[in-house]
Amino acid sequence: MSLTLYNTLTRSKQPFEPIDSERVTMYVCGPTVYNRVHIGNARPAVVFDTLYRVLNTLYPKVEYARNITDIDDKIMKTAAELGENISALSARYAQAYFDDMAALNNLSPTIVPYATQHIPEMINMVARLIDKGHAYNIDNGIEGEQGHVLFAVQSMADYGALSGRSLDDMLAGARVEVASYKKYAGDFVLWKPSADNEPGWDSPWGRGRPGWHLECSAMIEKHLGDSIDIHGGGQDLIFPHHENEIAQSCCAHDGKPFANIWMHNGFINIEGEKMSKSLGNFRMVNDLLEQYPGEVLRYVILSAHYRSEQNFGKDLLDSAWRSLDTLYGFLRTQNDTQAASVDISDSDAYSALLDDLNTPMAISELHKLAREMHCAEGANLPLAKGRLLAIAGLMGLLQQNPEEWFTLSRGGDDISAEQVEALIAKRNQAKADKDYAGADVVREELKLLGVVLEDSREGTKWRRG
RNA sequence: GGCGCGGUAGCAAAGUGGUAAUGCUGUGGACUGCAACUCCGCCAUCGUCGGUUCGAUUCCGACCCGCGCCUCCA
Repeated sequence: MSLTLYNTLTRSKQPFEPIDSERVTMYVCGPTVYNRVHIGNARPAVVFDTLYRVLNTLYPKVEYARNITDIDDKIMKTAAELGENISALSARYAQAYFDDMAALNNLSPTIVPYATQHIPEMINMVARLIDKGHAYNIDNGIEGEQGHVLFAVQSMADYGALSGRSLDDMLAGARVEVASYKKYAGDFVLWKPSADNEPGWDSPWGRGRPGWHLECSAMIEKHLGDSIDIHGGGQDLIFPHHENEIAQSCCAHDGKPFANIWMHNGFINIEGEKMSKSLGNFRMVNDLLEQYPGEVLRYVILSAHYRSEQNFGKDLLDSAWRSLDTLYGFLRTQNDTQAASVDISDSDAYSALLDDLNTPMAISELHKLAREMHCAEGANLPLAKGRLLAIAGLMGLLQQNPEEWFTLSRGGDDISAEQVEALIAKRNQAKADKDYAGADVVREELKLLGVVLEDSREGTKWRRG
């Protein structure tokens, strides 16, 4: 029973062997907090949260860090537009991010480092990189150039290993104008000067702020160590962000390996198109949460393999909701059954998760387990329920009370539970009187209010649907 | 131009060298006063063309189609 993960670095699946099995380390790139996050930001959070849960079944201690980038030009721009204090703005959106992620049943990472709280560590790393000849600062007194510190990519032999590019290739397709002060076109910024009206910190190279890639390297070094087990993020971060992180960290540590396994989740598209400003098709998590339970979003994300592209759309969300209704429906009939604690290590679902986080397979097994529970009798019932909930729990699914699940608001103006119960009582009286027409009128009335009735031997259950 | 990914039922999505999980939808039936839920059944030959093989959706090659990245977008 061992974990296998796909490593972007080697472009193959490989057995996971932690550097220190007493302390497994994982770092995932978090959001830049200048806006509410969209569903694409939620994917890595859900995927790596699931991996975190799985790792916790295998190792006694897992250190999972997910950063908050709270200093960035986009934040500065937004703050200026809104006339809001930068730190207030970033704090507001960081909290919004936490709220959104919690709504998707993501556990809190063990460490949530903020970029602005690690400026000394970043400056220290830049200084070391300069000392070791991997970086240089621009000290020519020219306005707009003075105060930059750049990483010299040519100083690193295997720069480009993660993204599989040679330096020549990178420059051949470059779409961006090269700043003239760079010694080499591919060099990237470690530290940049701040104008008086911009946020900045004093440094040996003048008042300025860190480049984007630097914060992750510095925070990983501080909280997780020079070498970590797993580094994750979206596929788009492979180049340049992760490539540059590797450059910074490896060179600061004299060539020590940085992350053993690099994992990258695929993109989420909307109705077949990439989310983009020009298309105006961003789907913000908090907007979706007004129409769908967070668990539906999570189920959708987990219903595709994390490395593949996923196409978000209304059909998918509705379908996921129906699927969860079925699963919760089974659990609802066993609400009085006490789930037994069980060993899931030999289950197909667990094996699927260990196989590079094959969540679609695991969800498939989840449905089989639900059906097994549905068919189980006697002493097998608590065991079957235990298995179902344990596997589901590894994916952050099916953890709420089924009764509450079915009475969750599904958007629109909801009739209160008391009113529903009153109408059900009225209908049951009509049924008792053999006034089926009258009973159907009530049921139809409820249906129009978004409430579906289910008669059973134990009485009438209802759900919003 | 460089690097990389993908094309499986109406939709979504796994998977395997020996004729394809699972969910949603649709559909036939059972159950039900009627429904709903649930249960039983049905609905694909895996982009195209070749090759390797006893046998390929799964390996190799070509082609067609779609997509991503190439300096700050998860």
